[in-house]
Amino acid sequence: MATIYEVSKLAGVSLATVSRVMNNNANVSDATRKKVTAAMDELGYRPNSIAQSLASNCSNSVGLLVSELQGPFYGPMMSGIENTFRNQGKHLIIAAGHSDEEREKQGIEFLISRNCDGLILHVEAVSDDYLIKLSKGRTPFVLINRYISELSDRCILLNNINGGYLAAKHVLEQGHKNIAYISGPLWKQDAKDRLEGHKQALAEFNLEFDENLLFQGDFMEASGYEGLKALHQQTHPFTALICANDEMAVGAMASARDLGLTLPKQLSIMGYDNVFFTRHVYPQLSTVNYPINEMGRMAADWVLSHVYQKQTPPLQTLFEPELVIRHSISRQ
Amino acid sequence: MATIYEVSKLAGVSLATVSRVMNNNANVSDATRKKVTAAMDELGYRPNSIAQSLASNCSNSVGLLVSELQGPFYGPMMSGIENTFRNQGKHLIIAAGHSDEEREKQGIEFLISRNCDGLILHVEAVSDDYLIKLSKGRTPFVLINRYISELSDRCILLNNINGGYLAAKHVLEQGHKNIAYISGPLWKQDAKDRLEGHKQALAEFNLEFDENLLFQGDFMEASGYEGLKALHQQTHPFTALICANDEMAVGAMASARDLGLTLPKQLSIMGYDNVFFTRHVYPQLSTVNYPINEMGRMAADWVLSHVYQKQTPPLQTLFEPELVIRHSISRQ
DNA sequence: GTTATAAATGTAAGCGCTTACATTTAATGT
DNA sequence: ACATTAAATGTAAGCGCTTACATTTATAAC
Repeated sequence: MATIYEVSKLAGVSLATVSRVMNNNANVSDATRKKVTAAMDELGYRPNSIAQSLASNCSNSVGLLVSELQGPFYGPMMSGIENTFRNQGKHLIIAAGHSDEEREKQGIEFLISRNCDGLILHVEAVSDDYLIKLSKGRTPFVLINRYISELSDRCILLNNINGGYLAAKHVLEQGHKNIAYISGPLWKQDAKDRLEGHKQALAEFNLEFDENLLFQGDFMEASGYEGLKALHQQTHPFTALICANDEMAVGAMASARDLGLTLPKQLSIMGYDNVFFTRHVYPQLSTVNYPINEMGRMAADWVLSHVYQKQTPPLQTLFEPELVIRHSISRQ
Repeated sequence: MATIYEVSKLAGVSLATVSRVMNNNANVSDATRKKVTAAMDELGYRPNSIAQSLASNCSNSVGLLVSELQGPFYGPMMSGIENTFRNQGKHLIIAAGHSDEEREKQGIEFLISRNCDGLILHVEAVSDDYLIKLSKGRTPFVLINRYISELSDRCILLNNINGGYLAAKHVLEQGHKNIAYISGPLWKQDAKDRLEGHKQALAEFNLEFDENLLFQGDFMEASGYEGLKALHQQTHPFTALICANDEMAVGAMASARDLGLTLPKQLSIMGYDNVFFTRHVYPQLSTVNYPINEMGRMAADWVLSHVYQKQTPPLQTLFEPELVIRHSISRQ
């Protein structure tokens, strides 16, 4: 690989001049610019961005930490972020945290040590304190789907309480009185919030939340399957099941079928997230829309604005969920 | 951020010694090692991996280029790769190529310029020549889902001809004689191969391929929808539709419903890829399994073996598809 | 033709590490 | 006690760039 030195020699100019035409910031005469670019072409020169970033302390790349690289939820998020950055010449370095404290920390440290100019974090396991401490460091970051009051201006959130409320209210309005609930892991804030909204709606309808009808899942399909099976075995009856996300809802649907329940007649099921396949399951799943792609874009805009001082559309920090009514809820 | 220099000063040793304990390769006495690690802890020292990688010309990170960051296909692939690397202390830098020649090149160049030790490429738009030229460079790479004879030892492939054959044979065995086909973009090799396998099966059953029953899609859901709509409007009848991937199949299913066709009675539909939601659509989609997660792992193993000289399970380059029979094909 | 000023270019010091080589220290054999 | 060798540590060059500052060259004003 040719270096800047060889280019400068071939073009008959100094290193600094070559650097200047690369970053076209300073004054370079047209004639020498031509000479230099010609030399670059001839040598097939590509700047070593590692060296650039060491010397300039700016890497034009931002770090993204997600829990998983796969799944219908993270895909649109990564995609929204990447799309926003691509047009601005910023690159993405992605690491996975797997909802594990140690791995999340490792990921964050890797991204920082790679000279990322900014970070977008979707972290779950790491503590508030850790993040607050991190915020004193030199690498700015924005948080998706996590609220820390000390860092509230950089938390991009969905109103999950409202989302849980919306879902339950819809089911209640269809006449259901006994509603089972498969939650996410209750140590996660979003899982807690969704359940809280659920309870609020129940209270509004003067219904009590029945702990027997709660199953704590882990946001994955299998736990939806297991959850419904378990709920079905206990004695308290229910006509509807609300799941804290779509993947568990889909697992529950499979379970329902194995249990011989016809959907939605014998059991209404409600999801959350509105991931793309919910339109395609049978019956089409009613759910709550999580505008994760937009939230990803917003996080990217935050970085563009705070790290690179770019003009962006106005920043928004709280997003609202929306009810998506399809065919998985029957009228009672 | 503390640098190695400050650590060395605090510990009262030289830079080199600090470096040695970090890379624990050379001989360092226990006493000084203790002193150094203590100093590191006290300063909260984190090595700057950019500087490491500039100095050592090894970054312990490998670049991954995918077409899209989202979608049911790339998720498991990225995940398989990341899982393999995580345990080996290698990091992943991911870029998206969007099936566009310019962007694929940009992505590759970015990854190289970031000192990636090796590359895993899922590229579609870039030419064979470009890749052959790239292979002369200093950054080793492995190709997923692409065959170039000059580079055959580093092409990790699914036998798509066989996959197309398997799908068609199954449909034919169920008694269908008039089969429509929605292909991928025929400039892509995998799309071509699947169609070729399809035709082989037809020939085996002494049936001619009817060009009127071919619609060229783009592997995305919408084109499946449009495809079936278009096929339905022309006059040649058909009882089955084979789609070159699951997303188009799902689009076609939606289209079929809008057209008032009952599935699978009035129209049998077959997919390809076996992405995870195919089990959940209605009727459950028969398809062809694409072991993309395993292929991702294999690509990672290739890098581990060829770039980092690690011991790996034996490398395999050609993978075989498998028929997945569910409920979307009716007997004629 | 001078001089003042701006534009263009060059020089050289880092950025934070690794590593070949040199030097010092400790361990061993006699 | 001394030489021999191995282990531990230090010195300094360099990875490929950026950039503050210095210097040269062109431009304009008189």
